[in-house]
Amino acid sequence: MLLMDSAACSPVCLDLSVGLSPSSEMATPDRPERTDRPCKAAMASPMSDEQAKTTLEARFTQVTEENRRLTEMIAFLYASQVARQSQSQSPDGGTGSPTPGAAGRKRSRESLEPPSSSGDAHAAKADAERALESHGHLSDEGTCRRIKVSTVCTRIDPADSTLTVRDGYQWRKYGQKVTRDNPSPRAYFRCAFAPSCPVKKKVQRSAEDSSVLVATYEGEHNHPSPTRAAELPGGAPDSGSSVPCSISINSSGPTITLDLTNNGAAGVRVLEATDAPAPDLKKLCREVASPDFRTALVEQMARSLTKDSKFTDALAAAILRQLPEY
DNA sequence: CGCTTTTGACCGGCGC
DNA sequence: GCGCCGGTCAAAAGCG
Repeated sequence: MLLMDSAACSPVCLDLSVGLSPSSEMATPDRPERTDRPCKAAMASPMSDEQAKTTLEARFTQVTEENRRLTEMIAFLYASQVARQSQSQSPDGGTGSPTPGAAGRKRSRESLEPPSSSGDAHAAKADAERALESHGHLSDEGTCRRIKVSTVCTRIDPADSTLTVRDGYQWRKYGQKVTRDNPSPRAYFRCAFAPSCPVKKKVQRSAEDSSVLVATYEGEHNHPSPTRAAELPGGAPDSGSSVPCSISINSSGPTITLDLTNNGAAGVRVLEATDAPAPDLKKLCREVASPDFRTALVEQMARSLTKDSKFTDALAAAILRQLPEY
């Protein structure tokens, strides 16, 4: 896949998880003291800080989902940029037609694996994927080329027997199985929006709590969310219904301002990238994926979030809800 | 009538 | 080698 093989550490691996992930960056010992960091956002006016607090609390449950969508959107932007740059090269850009059934039953698994996978690598991959099941997502650069696996837990009406998770994508169900460790059936879905999209989703009720739906996503979409596609590059302005929440980073270089106000949409827009007159997306993506950006982003959000006791209570409750899954 | 969902069969990996 | 199990296929059924 073009996306995965391109350049140094594709932004596909960007992890902007806020607050939930016990990210290693958060515990990095050599990290400068938060209050000393020259982060633009930290110097925002008291007014915007207050706004950010209330907004962040209300929107916290959306952030994890937004994180995933953001990653996908950046991947899409990056892929588009790369595609434009290499337009004169092979127009194929993929592994050919993965039409179901065209290549027999062996097709699916191979098509999702990195092209370089070998026998030994396969075993290692299996181990890594098992580990990922418990971690929820890939966490470092060394796994850039592996299948991204993420788990999303959704609370639903226990009486609702449909295994559907509204995530903005179109899914085609291709199977259902009763698994050994869970009395409720597991449904298998493929992304139905783009025929070439390799993403699969497994949905199953939690064995411990039937009101919790566990959706496991494998792979990454090679297209934007169909419900947000129109809002992508140069698209219509956002709904404007939310309070502005911008995060800036000035990491010894260009200043990038991201708009996180898209109200649950794929939601981050680059408002400005000073010192970068032309919107060089590749450079921008690299900047966004940089450790400095991630650190500053986490710090900025953590600073705002942790000031609010109501938020920390809600966070603790949210974490507790996740625990039975692990 | 075409698309989607259901469901039993099949396949391959893995442990014993 | 055998059986178990998760994942996938594909024909049939359902639905708009």
